[in-house]
Amino acid sequence: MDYTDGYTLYTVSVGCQRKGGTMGSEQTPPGGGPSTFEFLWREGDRPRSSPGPRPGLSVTQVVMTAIAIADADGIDAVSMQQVAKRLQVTPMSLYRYVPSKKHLVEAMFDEASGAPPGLDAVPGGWQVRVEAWVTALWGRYQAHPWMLRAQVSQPIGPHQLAWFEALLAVLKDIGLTYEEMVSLALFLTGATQGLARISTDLARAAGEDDLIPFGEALAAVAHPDRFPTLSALRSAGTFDIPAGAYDIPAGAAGGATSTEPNLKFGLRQLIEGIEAHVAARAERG
Amino acid sequence: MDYTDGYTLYTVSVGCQRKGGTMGSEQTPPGGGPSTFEFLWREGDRPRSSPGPRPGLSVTQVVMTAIAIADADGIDAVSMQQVAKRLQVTPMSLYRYVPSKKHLVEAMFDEASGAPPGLDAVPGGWQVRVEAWVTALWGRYQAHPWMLRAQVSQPIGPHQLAWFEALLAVLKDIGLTYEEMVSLALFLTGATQGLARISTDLARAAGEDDLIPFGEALAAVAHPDRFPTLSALRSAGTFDIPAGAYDIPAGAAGGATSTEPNLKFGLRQLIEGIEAHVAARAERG
DNA sequence: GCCATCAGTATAGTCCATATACAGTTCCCG
DNA sequence: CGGGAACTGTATATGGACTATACTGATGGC
Repeated sequence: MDYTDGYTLYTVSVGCQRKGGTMGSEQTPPGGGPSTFEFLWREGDRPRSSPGPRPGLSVTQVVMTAIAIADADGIDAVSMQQVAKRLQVTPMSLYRYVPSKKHLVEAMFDEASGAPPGLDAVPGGWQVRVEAWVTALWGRYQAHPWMLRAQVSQPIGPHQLAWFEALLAVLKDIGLTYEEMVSLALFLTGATQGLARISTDLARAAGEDDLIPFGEALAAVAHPDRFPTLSALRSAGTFDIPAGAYDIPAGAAGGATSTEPNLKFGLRQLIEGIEAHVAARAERG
Repeated sequence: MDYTDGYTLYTVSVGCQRKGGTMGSEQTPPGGGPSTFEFLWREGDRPRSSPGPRPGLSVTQVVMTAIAIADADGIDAVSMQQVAKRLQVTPMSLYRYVPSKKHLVEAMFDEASGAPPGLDAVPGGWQVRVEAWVTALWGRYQAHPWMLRAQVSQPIGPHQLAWFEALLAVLKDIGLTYEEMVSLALFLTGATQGLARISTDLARAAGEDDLIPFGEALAAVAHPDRFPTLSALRSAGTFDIPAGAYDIPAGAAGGATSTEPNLKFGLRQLIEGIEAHVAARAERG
């Protein structure tokens, strides 16, 4: 169910730009276009054989190009003009495919999320599967760090729901209530994303020149009186960058990225807690 | 150590705008101004009795005004022009106090973080203190939801370090290694922030008109074949909004906000896992 | 062959961040 | 006490962003 369409045009299913300019203005939809949700779930090609010239691009092409720019130069480098330039069209023509930049960014996020890993084949218990899921998500963020800075309003795209589904499926029969399953799934998603964000920030600080590595910053201001614990940890070298632990793999091909140690530790303890929780419940009844 | 200064001017300590226009351009600092770090740790008033008119504003005033705008209308509403308008000055005059909008946003984030809670007074073990810390941080995010969307590059402001210190102090003597302490602290920070982000997104979707509530979105697309678990949960009503669970408290005074159930569940299991971890280690020797 | 439909474009409006130059104010120092 | 250095706030201008609007052609059904 990948969007490998050649001519998927959201305009057909939901309508985008106002038609002729001679029409009254009461035709504008209230929200200024389709909702993000409608756009992300847009479907189907334009019915073959309708009047007018064939479109030269596709939604997917626009989204992919934007992703390529974000991968290379960050989310801030993604502008309608940049995307248009890469596609050799004028900026305005993009609006034939994408209702607004906001919609584009949401589509970028969903598209970059990709398909979740197939976890049925993973040998071992649910614990291993959960870890595999988290690691895979972590990998997506490593491959597309801009995802952690993009402004997305809701996780309701097809790929995002597929990730959610995959995790819930793993958690389904381990002895949790429905509410607990959802809580845990949200927690895991949030924790992975939140920690990924922090980690890439720390990594960027260690690499870019106009930022300052965390340990260095601490050395400058972490006075033992005001920050005793931080001071102690810094003195012990805990914040010295552990040689590549914070590496961001170059390019977008970071498939097999190892889970970052900070994530792994918290995740292990969390899983252990869940194990105890369900074991206790099983015992009680 | 709160920035209640009346005339704190970062220009004194680090220099900001180029001086006269007649000078050569080789004076521009490489990064285009002071680093975020230097700016956040700017200190001290301008030495009393220096030539030139007294400044009419202060850094803190500018930052607070920006925060007020963000609280009211979101981070996107914060522009130099808006801030200037509120302060009844021209946009350019803000640059006497703030090197760039980026710096302003970072300062907003640190300022809005506020001081961490005093945890020494909290009765109970480290578990209770950790929960209190997380709840307090959660409260900050509820009070200033824009913090979850603001682009901050590094957690190195004074307040942010204070929060980090407070958490590490709690974790200091419970039987973890230094590396584990840091991992756990980062994990907790990331998890809280990540889940807060997701939760406010879900809450916003339930409230704003141009967004669609999660349950509704699911109902539209979650076919049992493609999303079996999601479907089942939805049918069971698990995604029906549990009456106010996702409320965002109005205004910025959300001090005593209750921790959101999704967060609490994950946190409890995590803490339990840590307990087991340190207990096992203690037993081994 | 008419014409509704549609793709791509050109233009322009509005907002944004900010570089640059300048006018007016204040205090130090001679 | 007066000149000059330092400093604040402003005016102006540049370049970029998103996108509304109106247009030019191209296409295919009737």
